[in-house]
Amino acid sequence: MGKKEKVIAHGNVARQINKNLRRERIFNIAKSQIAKNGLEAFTIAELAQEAGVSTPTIHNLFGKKSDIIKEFVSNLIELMKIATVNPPIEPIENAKFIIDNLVASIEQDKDFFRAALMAMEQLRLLDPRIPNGLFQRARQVAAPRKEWYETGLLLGNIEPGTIMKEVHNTNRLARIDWVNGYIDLNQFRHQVLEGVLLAYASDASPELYVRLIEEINGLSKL
Amino acid sequence: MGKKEKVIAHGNVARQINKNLRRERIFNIAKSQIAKNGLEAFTIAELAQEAGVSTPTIHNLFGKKSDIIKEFVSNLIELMKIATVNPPIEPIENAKFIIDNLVASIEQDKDFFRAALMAMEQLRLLDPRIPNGLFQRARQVAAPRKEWYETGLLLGNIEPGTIMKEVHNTNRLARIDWVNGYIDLNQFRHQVLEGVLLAYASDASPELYVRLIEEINGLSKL
DNA sequence: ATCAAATTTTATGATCAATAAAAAATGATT
DNA sequence: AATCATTTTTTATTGATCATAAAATTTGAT
Repeated sequence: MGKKEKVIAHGNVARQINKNLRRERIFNIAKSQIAKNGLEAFTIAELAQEAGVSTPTIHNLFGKKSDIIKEFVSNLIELMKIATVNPPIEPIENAKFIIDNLVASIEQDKDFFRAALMAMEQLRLLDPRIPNGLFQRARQVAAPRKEWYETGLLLGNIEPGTIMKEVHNTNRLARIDWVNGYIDLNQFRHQVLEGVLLAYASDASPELYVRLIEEINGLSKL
Repeated sequence: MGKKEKVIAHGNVARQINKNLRRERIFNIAKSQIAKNGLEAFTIAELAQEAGVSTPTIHNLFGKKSDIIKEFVSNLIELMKIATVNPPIEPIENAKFIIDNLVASIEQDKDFFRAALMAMEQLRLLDPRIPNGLFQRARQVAAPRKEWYETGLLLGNIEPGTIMKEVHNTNRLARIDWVNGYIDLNQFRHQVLEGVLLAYASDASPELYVRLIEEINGLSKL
């Protein structure tokens, strides 16, 4: 009795390798189609056509349409786990470091990031109301460092949580603008940096304030 | 010769009145369906069913599905033309006045605003790249007043255009969050006000700065 | 009560996601 | 190199949605 043992197929090893190659090739096509025309316009039929296969092949390789979309999200989350960087300590350098790192990551595969971020929004994974969700965690990362208060760079007139929210909001909006194709990555960097520095300026010591003003006005001239 | 004159139908006056009544009734159903479940889930069939008519009736009254969506936008634009208010002159009161006015407008018909704003986003009417588009005009409205510089309330350390962009961005993000159902109207008000006051704080005179801090920290306690 | 015009509905086509069943391709084994 | 069990792809089909043409019904001024 007991369950029937699943017999491993004869040529299964090479088969799986080839399957993954086919799968990856089609996934890249999906990526570029979504990045180009958005999730609305993305259809299984068009993906199949550009890939030179029939629509059931797509279903076989990826499952439902929503499974393809979910796959972008899980790939992105996997990637974000790795990208925990330990940046400089000073506010302006810190801001530049983080945004430059992010932009550099995105630059490596813009289509993927755009498709994945679109997918995240569609699946409502960035809902602030999810208790320990991605939104909440991303917001925490935006908090100003304790050292900035200890060294007097930030005054503490404004609650750190308020600065944190503002920095996070700046990032969110720029992300939305970029995903929608309204701005390019240069403008993305510009928009985030400007917003973050302005937020810091609202609670900066006179010494830091002067440097922030210089940076902010420097951005406007580009 | 010449074109055949179009003969006015016999019972056309009453007919048109009734047609508009039916149309309005169905439009209100569409409004609540879109506001509740989003544009994605909105289908002609469901609208027809809840309205108690067949799908071609919807097409007859409204045209294509995209025409219904466009109608929300044109209604909203019509409404916005009227809502040109002349608010107080002082920055904090000014910010409160504008946001309170806006919230009061939205409150009168939340479903309509949500549906209309969803439609605007879907039709990409808020694209910043459209030269004299809605985005550009809305941004201009967010500019700090000349009087604030003349009376020394704002220092002018930061370019007015930078403050303007920041204020506009704060409004944009809060709008997106509300339309997506992530925040309610109270939180919307809070988020906009906090962002605007923070932006002003980054360029405020010492006198204004103190008052801004008080306001901002007062918001955090709610 | 009549009837021309407007409106709604029945019927139909076109597109897309999804699945079942049939056909083809694959690659380890002999 | 030929075999063949397994996997993969395809053909065929279903169900949902938007959309329109043509037929049937309703409307309201006379």
